[in-house]
Amino acid sequence: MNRTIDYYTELAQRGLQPSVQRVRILEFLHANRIHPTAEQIWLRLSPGMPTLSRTTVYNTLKLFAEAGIVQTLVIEEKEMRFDIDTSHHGHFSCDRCGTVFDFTASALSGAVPSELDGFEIRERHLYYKGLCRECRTKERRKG
Amino acid sequence: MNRTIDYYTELAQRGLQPSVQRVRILEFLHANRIHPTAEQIWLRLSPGMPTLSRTTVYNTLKLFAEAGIVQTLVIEEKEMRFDIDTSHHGHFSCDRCGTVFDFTASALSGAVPSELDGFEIRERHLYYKGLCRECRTKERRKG
DNA sequence: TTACAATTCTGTAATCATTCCAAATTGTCA
DNA sequence: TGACAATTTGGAATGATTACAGAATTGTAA
Repeated sequence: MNRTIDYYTELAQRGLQPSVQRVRILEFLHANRIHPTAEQIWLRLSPGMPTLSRTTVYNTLKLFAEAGIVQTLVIEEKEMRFDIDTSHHGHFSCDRCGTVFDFTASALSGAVPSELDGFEIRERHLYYKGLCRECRTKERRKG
Repeated sequence: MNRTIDYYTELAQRGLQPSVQRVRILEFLHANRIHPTAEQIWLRLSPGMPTLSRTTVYNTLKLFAEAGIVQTLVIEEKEMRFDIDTSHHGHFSCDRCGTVFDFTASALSGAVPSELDGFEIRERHLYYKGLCRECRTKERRKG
């Protein structure tokens, strides 16, 4: 199975020109389900593509978001994260290590409250914040 | 009823020194339930307090958040919003006019999925995005 | 293949919310 | 009042993201 071809055609099917940069970024998102930031993607790809520009990563991610290939996560202030899994699910962000975890969230698929009658809902997000299991243990050891 | 005194004591009770700046900012948050940004607060208060510094607004809001007086909302990229209502409720952000609406969200009070067993949950947020009623109507008129 | 147009990419400069920091001010309490 | 601590101020720094204009690449048609 040639994954590069897979992503190449995935882009073509969405009407996006499958440039080398776009394929690589899409490939990275599929292979690294860590809800990466643009910077993280750039850091990991640039060693193998020395001319890759940060701007290209940003542009490509915006393009992917508009095409519905990724969903954008605004959990922490400052940096935006990107999730190749566009299905309805919740996100837990650890305040200590920064890792973002997925969890199932039926609430996101349910009915919309009547207070929002007449509203057009385009995105639904459920975010939790706190300490992940590992960091919680570490915190306890310290104090 | 003297509101200034109310907020003065509210701060004192939380162990925060009730400086003029802090009381005014707290007062503003109670009177203007618009989930304002730090900049909005500064813009509205500075005419009456010419020496008020943006930094003070930021510092005070951080202080309030740590004291549990406000909750911080990270809905849009870039700017953070502050909500004096710390009860569990959802937020709808209009992509067009930027207004943030409240809605009741029982999902935020329910059980935590077993995937997060062992996690310490400090915050829960439910965010919807799209077009509010008014902006939806306007969009339709245009085409 | 060649040539031209359109698209994409690149890298630097700008933007803008937020934070840093050191000096000035204000508050507290003996 | 005096002295120390807490708070405020404003200008400089930070850092993610965007703007922009030129360079490179790709697509198309002869």
